Order: sequence, then structure tokens, then C-alpha cells
Amino acid sequence: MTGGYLKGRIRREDIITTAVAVYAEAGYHGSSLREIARRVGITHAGLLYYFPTKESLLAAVLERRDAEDTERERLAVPPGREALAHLVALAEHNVRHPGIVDVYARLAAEAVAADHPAHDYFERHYRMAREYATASFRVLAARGELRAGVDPEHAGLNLVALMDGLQVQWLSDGTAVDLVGALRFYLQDLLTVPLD
Amino acid sequence: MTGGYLKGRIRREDIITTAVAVYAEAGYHGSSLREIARRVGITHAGLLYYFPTKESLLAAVLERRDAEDTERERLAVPPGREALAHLVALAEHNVRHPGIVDVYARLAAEAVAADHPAHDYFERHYRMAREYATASFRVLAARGELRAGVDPEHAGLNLVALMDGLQVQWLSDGTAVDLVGALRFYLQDLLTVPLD
DNA sequence: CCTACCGATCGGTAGG
DNA sequence: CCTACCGATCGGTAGG
Repeated sequence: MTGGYLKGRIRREDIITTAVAVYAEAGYHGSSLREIARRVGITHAGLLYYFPTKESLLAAVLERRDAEDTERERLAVPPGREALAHLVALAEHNVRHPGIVDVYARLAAEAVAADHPAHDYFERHYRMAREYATASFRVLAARGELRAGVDPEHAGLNLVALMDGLQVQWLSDGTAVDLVGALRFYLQDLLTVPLD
Repeated sequence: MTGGYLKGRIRREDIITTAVAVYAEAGYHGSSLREIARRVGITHAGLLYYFPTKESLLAAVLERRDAEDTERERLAVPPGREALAHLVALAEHNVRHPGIVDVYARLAAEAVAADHPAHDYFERHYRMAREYATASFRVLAARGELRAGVDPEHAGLNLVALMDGLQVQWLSDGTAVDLVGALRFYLQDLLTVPLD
């Protein structure tokens, strides 16, 4: 009777995917379980059968993102020039999928509040992103591929901040902001060798 | 009988100041007129006597910010090296007043949604900020004070994005992020003369 | 500015 | 998974 389990797993994934879309439109606090459930085609009480609280659904959304990110980035490419090039590729991917960008830009801003249920997640997320970026610049510096005077720590922090900030402006007005071009310019300007 | 008008004006300002604080904690959609009114010491119906809708209060908050910014920045310093140095000073000021940073980081993220009441405000705000930054880099370039190969347009967009992104990380975890140092590093690295 | 109220919506629970 | 419900809260209005 694994059929029952399979159906439940598919339904759970369906709910998470729908939640991502609704969070993108309304933020976490602005989203309702009833709206998410309606799009899935069940009642909000039915949704609570799968996720017992609103917060537990948010946790599941963030866990999925972590799983995807870990698979795509951290394990796939060690810190270095290639990792930075991959980051540009990720930005290109995101530009073609605005929904993904939207959710995390909104959640990150909501979660600066210390009592937000996703606060710890984003604090950890940012710390790891900074360390990964900084490590990449250190590798470049050791190979003499980093322009003289560039501090890996500052460059790493600024890279993560830049990606976030570009996303907000690009979401606000996509026609006025060349997200990928600006990111590529920032990175190439720091290197003494071609980025890719 | 201007006393009545004066009292009303003071009360209005009081409501706006309180709204800024509540928006910082809960965002715009997460804030309630009742909570803002409670802190002011009136009922939510009383608040609606001064601001007939929730949205009209948000508009008043943004208008005040515009007035402050215009006075402090646009008119005071023409685009150029000094304008960039002033931007660092503004960041130093903001770091000492986290509440201000908090509201606008939250609102900007909420307002990427096209139907958000502050959407147009932020679209305009970002466009003007980009133009001001870009103009500053153009002035530097004309004087030979911009490092070779630096595109003023990219540098301007990236400066605005960087400030936004740094603010979110700094709000998330103030102990781990040197906002002013990172901003100063970014700017100094683009110039061939001392920033200040 | 207040009291008193409206319809709508929220997250969550009981019981099946 | 659903029906039916709970207490709480929301923005806004009437009438003073």
C-alpha cells in the first residue's frame, strides 16, 4: 500500500510549490492558508492535515530551497573563479524565473525582524553565502587572478549584497535594470583574467 | 483660533512617526491601524479621522521621507565625488538609526508587487537614485578620477543595489556585517583619488 | 476625536 | 481529507 504514501507525498510537494507562488505575491504574513489551499483544490483545514501550522509550511518551503541550492551550488562547484561564473549562470536562470526571485527577496526583507519564523534561516543563509563568496575571492587572490588591493572579505560581502539589491530593483522595474550585465561587470572588474 | 489647526498638525505628525515605527516591525501589510492608534493613544476610528484609509497613511509616510531626502541630498550636493562621500555619511547616520533603514528595506521588498500602493513610489525612487549615482560617476570620469574601464551606468546601478543589499544583511545580523566599511571599500576601489 | 457596529478574513480545532 | 465551528482581528462606516 505505498500508493497512499506516494499520493500524500505528491500532494505535499504540490502544496509547497503553491505556497512559493503565493508567498511571492503577498509575502509570508500576507499569505493565507485558505488562498494556498484554494489553489491546490482543497480546504484550508485539509491543508492543515499536511502542515499542522502556517509556520510549518514556511519551514518546508525553506527546506526545499536549501535542498535545491545545496545540490546545485555547494557540492557541485568548489569556491573559485568557476564558482563565480556559476553564480552568473544562476542569475541568468533566475531572470527567466522571476517567481523564485520574488519569494526570497520578500521573505529576506520580512525576516530581518528577529521574531520572524524565517529569521534564523536567513541569518545562516547569508553567512554561508558570504563565506562561499569570500572563499572564492581568496582562491583567486592566491592565484594572482584578483586585482591588486581587492580585499576578499569586502568583495565577498559586497557580491552577496549586490545580488540581493539588484534583484529588488529588477523586480520593481525589469525594463530599467540589466541584472546579469551589472553582476558580470562587478565580477569582471575585480579579476585580472576573463570571468568565463 | 490657529491653536486647533496646530494641535491637528502635531497629531498628524505623531501618527506618521508612529506608523514608521510599526511598519518597521511588521511591514505595511502586517501593520494594523489599531496598533498604530493604540501607541498614539487614540482609537483606530480616531486615526481614520486624520487619515481616511490605511493607504493614505502610507502615502503620508512616503511623502515625509521624500521631503527629508530631497532636502538633505538632491538640493544640497550636486552629483560628483562629494555626493558619493555624502552617501557614506548618510550610511553612517543610518547605522545609528536602524529603525529608518528597517522600514524602507521592508517596504521596498513588499512594493515589488505591481499592485502594492507604494509600488510607483519605489520605482520612481530607484530610478532617481540610479540617475544621481550614475551622474556622479560621469562627473568623476570627466575629471579622470574614475579608474579606467569603469562604466558609470553599471557603477551607478550597482551602488544603489549594494546599499540596499548591505542594509538587509546588516539588519539580519548587525554583528557580522560592516556596512559602512564595505560601502567605503566599494567606492574607493572605483576611484583614482581619495574618496574623502 | 469616541462608541458601536459591520462584513470579511484569519489560523486553528473537533469530530468524523 | 471535509464540515462546521471558534475566538481574534482586520479596515472601514454611522452618528454623534
